Amino acid sequence: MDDRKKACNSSCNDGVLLRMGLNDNKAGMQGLDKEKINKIIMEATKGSRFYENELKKDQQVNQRIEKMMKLKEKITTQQLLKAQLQVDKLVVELEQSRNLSNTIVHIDMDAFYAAVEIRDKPELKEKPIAVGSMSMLSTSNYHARRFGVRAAMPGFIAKKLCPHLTIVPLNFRKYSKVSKEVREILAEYDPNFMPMGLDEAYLNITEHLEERLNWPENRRRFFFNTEGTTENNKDDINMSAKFNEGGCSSSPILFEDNTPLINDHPEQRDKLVENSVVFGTSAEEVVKEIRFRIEQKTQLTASAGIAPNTLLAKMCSDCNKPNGQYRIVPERRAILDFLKDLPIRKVPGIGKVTEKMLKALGIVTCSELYQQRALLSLLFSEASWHNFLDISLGLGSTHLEKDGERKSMSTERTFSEMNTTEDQYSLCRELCRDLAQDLQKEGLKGKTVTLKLKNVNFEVKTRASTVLSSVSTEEEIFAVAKDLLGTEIDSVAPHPLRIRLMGVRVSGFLSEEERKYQQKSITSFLKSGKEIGFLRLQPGKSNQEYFRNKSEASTMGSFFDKKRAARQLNGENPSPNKSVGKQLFHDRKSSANFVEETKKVTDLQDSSDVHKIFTCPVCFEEQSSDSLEGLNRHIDMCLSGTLVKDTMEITKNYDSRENTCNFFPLFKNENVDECQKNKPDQLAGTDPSASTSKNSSNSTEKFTQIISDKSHRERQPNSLSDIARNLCMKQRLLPKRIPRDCEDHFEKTEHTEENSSSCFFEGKEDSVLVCPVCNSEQKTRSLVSFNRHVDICLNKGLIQELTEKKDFPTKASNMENSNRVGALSRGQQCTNPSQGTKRSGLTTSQSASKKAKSSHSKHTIEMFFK
DNA sequence: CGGATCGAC
DNA sequence: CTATGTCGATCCG
Repeated sequence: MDDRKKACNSSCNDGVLLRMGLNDNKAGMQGLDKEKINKIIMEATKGSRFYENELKKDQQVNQRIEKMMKLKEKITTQQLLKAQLQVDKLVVELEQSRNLSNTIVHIDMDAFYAAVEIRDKPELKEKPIAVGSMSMLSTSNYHARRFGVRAAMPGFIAKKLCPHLTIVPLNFRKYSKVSKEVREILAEYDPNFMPMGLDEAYLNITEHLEERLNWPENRRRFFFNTEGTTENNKDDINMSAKFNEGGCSSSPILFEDNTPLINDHPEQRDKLVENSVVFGTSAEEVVKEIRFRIEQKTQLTASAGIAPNTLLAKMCSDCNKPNGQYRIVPERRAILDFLKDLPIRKVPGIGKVTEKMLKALGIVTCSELYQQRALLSLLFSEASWHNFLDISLGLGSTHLEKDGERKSMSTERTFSEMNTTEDQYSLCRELCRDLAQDLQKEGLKGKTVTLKLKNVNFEVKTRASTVLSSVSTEEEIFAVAKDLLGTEIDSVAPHPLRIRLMGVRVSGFLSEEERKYQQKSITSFLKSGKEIGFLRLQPGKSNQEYFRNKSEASTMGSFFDKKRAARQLNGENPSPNKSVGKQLFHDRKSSANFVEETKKVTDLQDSSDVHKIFTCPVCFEEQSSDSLEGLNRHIDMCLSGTLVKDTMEITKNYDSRENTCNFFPLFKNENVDECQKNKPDQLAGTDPSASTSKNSSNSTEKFTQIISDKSHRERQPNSLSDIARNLCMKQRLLPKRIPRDCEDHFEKTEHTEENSSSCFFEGKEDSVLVCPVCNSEQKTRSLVSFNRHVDICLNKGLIQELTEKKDFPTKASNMENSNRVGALSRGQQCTNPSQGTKRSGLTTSQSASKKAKSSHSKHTIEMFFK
C-alpha cells in the first residue's frame, strides 16, 4: 500500500494543499494535470474544519523548523568540526560492520485491494476505480491515479476529481484470503518471512539461494495456469514478456542474467515444456519465479526489490512498480550509487514532517543527508541522526526478526458529531466491550488505559491512566475509561464535548512471567486486603480522584445503564466506600466543591481505625493492624529488609565489587564514602533493624523505583522490588507520607503557603524547582510530579552507569553545554553487532546525569533522606 | 508516566 | 453531507 505515501508526496512544496494533493501525476490523455487536480482539491477543501486544522498543524511544523534554525545559527564552527570527527568515527565503525552477505527481498502487491476487486469484477478493468468509502479511500487503480485519486483521500473529493470513479467498498475477508494464498508461496522461499500487512512481505532468501544451486531444472519449472480465461492467459504472456524486457532499463544491473523464461528452448517440443517455464538460480530469477507463481495463483501482480538489507529492499520494490522488480547487487559502491540522488522521502521512516524539516536544511537527497551528518548530529536526537546516518550509508537490518509481543491493543471509531454525555458514555462502554473481547482473544491484560478523542475541529487528545492491577474485561476497562472521559467532559463544561472520534487503548501488558507472579501474589493480596482502601490507589492519581472513581462506579448507572451498575455494586466487586461515595459525589460536573468533599473522605479514611487482617505483600505473612500507620510501619520494615536482598543480587550482577553492601554505588559511585560519612545512620537499606519507618519510606521509595526499572526487571522478572515499588507508589499518594519539610530543601520554591494535606502548591502558576540531578529548572505544580521528575533523572543515570559498567569516572571534561553534543561522546556504545537492529534506547540526558554525578551528588543524597 | 507526534500500512 | 483504523516508536516534560 505504497500508494498513500505518494498521495502526500509533495517533495518540497510548502502548501497544505500540495501535501494532500499530488504532484507526480503523469498527465495522461484521460487524466488531469497537476494544476487542475490541485485546484479541485482546494475548492473541495477550503474553509472546512479539516482544512483549518491542517493549516494549524502546518504552522506547528513551521515553528519546529524555526526553532531548529535558531539552534543551527548558534552552532559554532568549532562545534561542527568536533561533531564531524565524532560522527565520522561512528561512520567508520558502521562501515566495518556492513553486512552484504544476505539477500533480502521485499514483495509488494500492486494496488492490492483494487486489483482484487478488479479481478473479481473484470468489467471494472478499464475503468477508474477506488476501494473504500465516500469518506475515505484505501487505494485506487492506475486509471484513477491519473485523475489524482489516491489512497488516503476522501471519496467525495475523489469523485470531484473523477466523476466516473467507481468506489468499491472494502472487503477485508477477501483480501485476507488472497493474502494467505500469496503467503503460502512466500513461505516456500523463506519459512520465516515477515508479512507487513496484507500486501507486503520481507523474505530472506539467502538460504534458499544456496540450496537452489543444487536443484535440478525440473524443480525450477513452473506451469502456466490453463484454467483461467483466455484473457488471463494473455496476461501471463505479457507478464513474462515484461520479465525478459526487463521493463526497467534504468538499471544496468537488472536482469543481467538472461535465463530464458519461455520460448527460449525451441528445441524442446514437449507440450509440457511449452506450457511451462524454468527459472534460473540467481536472486533475480528466484524473485521472478515468486512473482510468476503469485500471478498464476491469484491473477494479481506484485513488485519486488532485492537487496542486502530490508531498508534497501523496500526502496527497490518501489523502483519498478507496478509489476516490476529491481535489485541492488551486494556491493558498497552499488548501494551508494543507488542512494546518491534518491529523495529522502522515498526512505521508509521519513515522512512528511521529517522531509520538510530536512528540506529546510537544504537536504533533499540521501547523499545530502550524508554530507550534512555533522550538522544533523547537533540538531536532532541521537536516535534520529543515527537513523539518518544508517540511511545515508544504506545500512539496514540484514535478518528478519520476529516481531515481538504486542505492546498495545486499541479500537476507535469515527462518527458524525456526538455531543451528549449519554451517547458518549455508552459509546465508550461499547468500545470497551469490543476491546475487552479482542483482549480476551489473546488473553491479554494491561495496566494502562488510554482514551482518545477527536473533536469536531479535528483536534486529537489522548488521556491515559495507569492502574495497579491489570485490566481486561469490559467493566474493568470502562471503569478507567469513563473517568478519563468524565474529566474531559468536565474540562469543557458547561459546553458539551463535541467529538467525531473516540478510541480506547489498553497497553502495559504483563509479560508471561509477570502474569504468573501477579496472580500468585498481588491479586491474592488485593483480595485479602481490600478492606484497606488506599491499596487500590492508582499511581499518579490523587486520593481525590480515587474516591471520585469509586463514587462514579455507583452513580454511573443513572446515566445510561442502571442494570449494569447495579450488578456491579452487588456483584463480585463490592466497594467498601460505596456508601460514602454515593452521597458525596452525585454531581460529577461540579468539580469546584469536589476537592472540599474529598478532603472529608480522606479524613474519614485516615481517622477510621482499621482492625483488619491483611497479607503483607512483602513478607506474605498475615498481619493484624489497628491503624494505617501501623500497617505502613510493618511494610516499611519488610521493605527495607527485602530490599537489601534484592539490591544485593542486582549489585552482584552489575557491580564487580562484591562487598558493597549498600546501594549507593549503583548510582553514585564516586561518593560512597562521603555519603556514609554524611549520613551514616540514614543508610536504611543496609540494616533493616536500624530503619525507622519515616526514613525508609522515602529512601526505599527512591531505590525501589530505580532498581525495578524495566531494563533490570527483565533480568529479575520476579523481583520483589516490583511489589515493593507498587507499594511505595501507593504510599507516596498518602499525603501524610510525603515529607512536608522537604520543601525546605528546594532552592527556588515559590509557593506561598503550606497546603496541609494534599501537598499541592497553592495557586495556578507553576512553581520552579531545581532538579538536583539534572540541575535544570523544573516547572511543577506538585511535589509528586517533581518527585517523578527526579526519579526519571535518577533512572537515566543509573541505567547509563549499568550500561557503561566499569568506567564510571566520567569527568566534567566530557560534558558539553548542549545535550546534543554531549550525546556524541557515546559513539562507542552505538555499534551493534547485528547492524540495523534498533539501538539501545538511551536517547537523552546523558550529560544531565553526569552533571549530577560530579557536582550535585551530595545535595541529592541529602534530599532523599530528609 | 502521560501526552503529543510521526510514520507505516 | 462526507477527511480511516491500528500499531509501534520517539520525544518532551
